[in-house]
This record gives sequence, C-alpha cells and structure tokens, in this order.
Amino acid sequence: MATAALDEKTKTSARERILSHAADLFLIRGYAETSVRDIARAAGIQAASLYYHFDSKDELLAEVLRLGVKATSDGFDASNAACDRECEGQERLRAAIRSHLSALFEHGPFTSASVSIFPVAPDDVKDLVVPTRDEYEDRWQRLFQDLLDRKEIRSGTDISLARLVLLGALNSTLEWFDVTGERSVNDLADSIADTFWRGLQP
Amino acid sequence: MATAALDEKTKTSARERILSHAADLFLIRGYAETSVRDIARAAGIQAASLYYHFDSKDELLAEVLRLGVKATSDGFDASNAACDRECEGQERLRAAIRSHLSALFEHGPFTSASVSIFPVAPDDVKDLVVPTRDEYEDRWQRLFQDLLDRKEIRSGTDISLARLVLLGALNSTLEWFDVTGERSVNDLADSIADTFWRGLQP
DNA sequence: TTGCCTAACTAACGTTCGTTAGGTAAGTTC
DNA sequence: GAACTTACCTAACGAACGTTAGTTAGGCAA
Repeated sequence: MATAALDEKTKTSARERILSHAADLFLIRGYAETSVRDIARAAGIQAASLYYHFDSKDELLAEVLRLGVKATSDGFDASNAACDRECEGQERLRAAIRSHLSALFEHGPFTSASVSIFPVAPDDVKDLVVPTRDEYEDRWQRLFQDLLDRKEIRSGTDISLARLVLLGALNSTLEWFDVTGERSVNDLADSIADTFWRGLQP
Repeated sequence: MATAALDEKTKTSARERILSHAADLFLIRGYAETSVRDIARAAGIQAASLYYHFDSKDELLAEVLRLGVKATSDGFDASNAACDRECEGQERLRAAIRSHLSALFEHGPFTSASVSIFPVAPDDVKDLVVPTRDEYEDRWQRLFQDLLDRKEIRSGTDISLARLVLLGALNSTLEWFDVTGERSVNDLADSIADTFWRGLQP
C-alpha cells in the first residue's frame, strides 16, 4: 500500500475521509459521474467497505449535502450573531452575503457541493435534504423580513423574490469566481452587496 | 409499433426528434442519468440508430447545448433590435432580461438544458460549446458597456461583475420559478429588472 | 479462554452502459 | 437494372456500475 494512503488513513476516521472525498469528487465530476470505487480509492479503502459506513451511494450523497447546508447555516448564524440588531440594514445584508460566499469558497467541498449538486440530485435524495435546506432559507427570509419591518429596505419589496434572486446570484459565483485569483472573497461579497443595495440606476 | 410513436415519426426528422427528446431528458434527469436507450426510445428508434446521426453521446449533448445557447442568443438579438438605442437604459435592461427569461421558459427544452446542464457537462463537451456561449455573453457585455458609455447606469459600475451576477440570478430562476403558476414570465422579468435597477436601499 | 463487535477485506453478482459490426429495405442516380 | 446512398434494424461486445455475500483480523468484555 502506498505510504500516502497509509498516512492519510491514520489521520481521520474512515467515515470522515469517505465523506470529504465524496464531496470533493461530486463537486468536481458530478454525482453520477463519480463511482463508489472512485470514492473508495480516494479514501484508501475498498468499494465494498464503504457500505459498512453508508447504506447506499444515495445516502452518502444525502449526508454530504446535509453537512454542506448545515455548515452554511451555522456560518450564517455566527455572522448574524456578530452583526446583529445594532447594525443597520446595509451592514447586516453585507455580513450575510459575506458568510454565504465564505461558506462556498472557504469551508471545504461540502458547502459548494451542496449548492452545485443539489439541483441535479435524485428526487429521493432531495427529499432528505429539503428540511435542512428550508431551515437555511428561513434564516434569509427572516433577515429580509426584519429589515423590511424596520424600514431598512425599500417598502413594498417582494422579499421572497429578492431572497431567491440574491441567493441565485451568490450561488452562481461558483461557476465563475476564481478563489485563487487577485480578488478576495470578502471583496467579492462587498461588491455584490453594493450592487444589490444601490442597484444599477445612475 | 405503437400508433403514437408512428405518428410522431412522420412529423419531424429523426435527427430533430433525437435532439429535442435528448434536451428534454437531459434537463429533467441529467446527462449521466439519461442513457442513449432512453433517448432512442423517446424518439421512436433503436439505440444503435442514434449513432447514424451522432458520433457519440457527448457530441449529441454538445449539439443540444449549442442549439440552446444559439436560440437564447437569437432571442437577445431580436429583442435588442425591437428596443434599441432609442430606448432609455432601464427599458433596454428590462427587454434583455425579458428575452433571457423568455428563452428559458418559453422556448422549449434546449435553452433551459443549455443553462442547467452546461455546468456539469464533461470538459470536452464544454470546450465545444464555449465559443457559442462566449458570443452570447459578449452581447450582454456590450449592452452594459453601451449603457455605461451613455451614463444610463451608475458610473463606476463593475459591468463584468454586474453581468455575471445578473445572469446568475436569471439562470437560477430555473430552480424555483413555476412557469405554470400565477405569475407570468414577463411579470417575473419586470420584478427582477426592478430589483436590479433600484436596489434594495430604502 | 471464549465470544462478540468493529472495520475492513476478496470475490462476485446481475444489470446497465456506450458503442460497434453487420445486415436490410427503400429510395436515388447513372 | 445495377450501383450507390440513406436510414434504419438486430445482436452483441467489453467495460463499468451499485451492491451483496462471506470471510478475516484485531480489540474488548465476560
């Protein structure tokens, strides 16, 4: 057995290795395009051994997605706690955007996989993840509702639409933002927040 | 053979039937999850016969994606011709947004498949589609540049960022907008245009 | 010491996959 | 009417797939 694999095997539990390599591969290559043998090889075990930890490939995917959404959700809470009610509207929005993008680009493959793989996941898997996902969307919805109640965003705003449009825009950054480039994630977040806050009108 | 299949076979050429059913299935179930046998069955031919019209499954996907982007692009041109330089900035932006959403929801499965499948397509296929895709993005870029030159959007706007964020938001509507619901596509387009134009600030 | 649990292994199952080979019937061209 | 092309067909190939069965080595408890 290769030394690298041996080293890795001793670092973390097999279950964790399976999960993180699965998230990695699902993200890079897609779910159907990744075989359980690929995942097992990356984790340094045999394909069959994977079934000791997970009942099926679908269940493994569901767990990857749940962990990703959960991590994103926790990041939102932490950021919201740091910049809470004493902040003004623009600040709170920016903080939330920062936390979402930070989750996507700075918290490993789980969060990004949960965004990019969820839309193409089998329906059974989606059903397993939807409750966790709804919890996260509720946080955004409550943020917008609170801003609206305090008249810190324009009255009459369709906040459900605004939330969906904003999250769609944020998630799409996965397709084009280069995290190794010059622009930092925080800078990106601020620019997007500014775009949404002030709009395009002169 | 079933009558329905016979009827369908006489309507259009086999190549067209293969393409449109492939787009449909790729969109609903994903690329890897759709087999060439599924496509062939939907088109009313044998799986092997598909290879008379296309060299490989990948090439079929590439053609589906190209057709989708091309249709979206043509829609943009038509809309831009109808509401050209004599319109003011907000109008032109709204028209472009309308044409993009109309392509996604009202022009068959090609356009929507080209948006939702492209990100998870094999790299070889992406390479085949990128030129067509770049052409379309250029149209948006030129629109923004023109608006900026005419000072019809705020000076200092990062128009590349604005374009990416806006297109990301528009494409994400595929994941949540219900085209059979109460709200019309045009109404959705106007609301999104308004959100981007005026921003969230009070 | 015996017996159980954990976490892995090897081997294989049946199915499905994309693709190819080779044939055939119906038109089209010379 | 012979040669060629078009548009399909049936049959099958080898590879890869998710999954299961059965086994084994090590650790811990009684």
